[in-house]
Amino acid sequence: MPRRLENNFTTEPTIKDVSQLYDVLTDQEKERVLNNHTVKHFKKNDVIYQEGEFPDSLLCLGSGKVKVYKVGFGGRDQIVRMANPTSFIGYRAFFAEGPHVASAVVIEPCTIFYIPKAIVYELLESNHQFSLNIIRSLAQELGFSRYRTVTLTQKHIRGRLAESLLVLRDIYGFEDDGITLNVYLSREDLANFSNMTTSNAIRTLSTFVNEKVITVDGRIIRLLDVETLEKISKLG
Amino acid sequence: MPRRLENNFTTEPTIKDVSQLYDVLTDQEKERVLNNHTVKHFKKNDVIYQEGEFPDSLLCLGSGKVKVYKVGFGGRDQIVRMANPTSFIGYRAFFAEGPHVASAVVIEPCTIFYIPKAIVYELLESNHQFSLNIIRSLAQELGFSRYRTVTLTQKHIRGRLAESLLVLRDIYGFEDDGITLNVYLSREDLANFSNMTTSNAIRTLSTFVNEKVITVDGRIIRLLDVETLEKISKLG
DNA sequence: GCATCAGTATGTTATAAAACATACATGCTG
DNA sequence: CAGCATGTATGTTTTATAACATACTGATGC
Repeated sequence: MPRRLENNFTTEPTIKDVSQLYDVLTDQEKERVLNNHTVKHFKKNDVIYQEGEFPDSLLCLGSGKVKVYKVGFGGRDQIVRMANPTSFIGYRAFFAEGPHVASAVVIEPCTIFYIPKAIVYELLESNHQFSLNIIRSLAQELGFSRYRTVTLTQKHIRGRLAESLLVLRDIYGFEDDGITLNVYLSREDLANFSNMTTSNAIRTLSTFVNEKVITVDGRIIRLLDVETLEKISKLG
Repeated sequence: MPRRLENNFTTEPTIKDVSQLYDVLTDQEKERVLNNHTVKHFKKNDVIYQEGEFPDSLLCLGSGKVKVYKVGFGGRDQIVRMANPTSFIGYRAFFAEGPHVASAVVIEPCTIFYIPKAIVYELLESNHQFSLNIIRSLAQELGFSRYRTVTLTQKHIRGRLAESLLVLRDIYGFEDDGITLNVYLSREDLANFSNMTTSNAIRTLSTFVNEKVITVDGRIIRLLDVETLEKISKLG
């Protein structure tokens, strides 16, 4: 019986699973991509790319989980994105034709597909639907980024943390039990995702537990009362 | 002698001035755009579009200045973009194929070109370079947005305001004297751009004046000591 | 077995910035 | 011209949250 992987594929993923890319390609283009990509595996805490580096390939996350963060001023990092399969990673810098302005680090073991720059630009030229997919992705992510700017600057601590938990649910979903968040972050990562100190993330998680909105068991977080969590996120 | 307009064109702008669009088109495509766009004029404080509306055209700012802002939670707005000629506005929602998640209001009288959705998608299909321009724009703006998220959440008030002044300089430049910011915002707009209350914007501007880093005369702001301003922006 | 370290937890203090309260110009309007 | 709204200015109070200090746990290594 096949092992069930983190990303819900029952077998090791291939680039054919990257639907945003692969589904829109012609047979000829598929052939081109199949023959010209490489696969890399990363383990937890591996650095995929770092701020300042110039991308020379387009990266697709086949399986695993990745955090993308910017180093802040007072030493505190800001996680600007939590990536899930099967999305592109580091593609902002790739398409902006500039350096990475954030770093990507593995949260859960990853399979990543690398498509060389030349091939990607071939596809952009030959396949108009692929270009549209990229445009739509970037536009949606820009919308999310601006939304987060407002919430991270204006919501209070409780609201920020509640929102982060809900965003993590939207990105990674629940385990089979329907309440356990399918992502296991340290308190520090949770804090860096929510623009607060680690102390305050720990403290605020505790109050949520006391209020019976969530349960916490190490890094395992269960959302008991999503409705209240949404209320806290909105008003907090 | 021709009047010198806000955007530094000496005559009323036409869609031919929108280089990001027009420069990459074939003669046939240019003809198509020329025959299928409309021009609108807006005066100060006019609403160009509002949060929740669905865009049905691509908008190019031919002349004038525009603020794009999201309504916050505690009543305070967050200005997420200050647009200058000749850039696209509201194009994030247009390409995300969703509603506007921010509103656009005129700061200085505007000429705006409207290109119908169908024409834009024709161009995206026929002109690969135009698609690339859109992709690059979105990617760069996403980079800026993430940068701002970190600075607006982590820098202190002085740093945030100093940075905002420098960003405004980058976007709109100086008057001919080389020190007067070529944009005239209310204290409230300045505050909403910098994630602070109006009171604190006023107060902090005053301290900058006392420190002889800037001068203020109503809405006219002159940057006397850019180097110090950059230092405040970095460390503050 | 003990030392070391990272992660988690919680209480106390300090402080940046919001909230609140006034006040004063300026420009508009009946 | 009086009355009102709007934008600007500044002092005082309050509060959310960072900073700091300390302690406990479990894992890892010698």
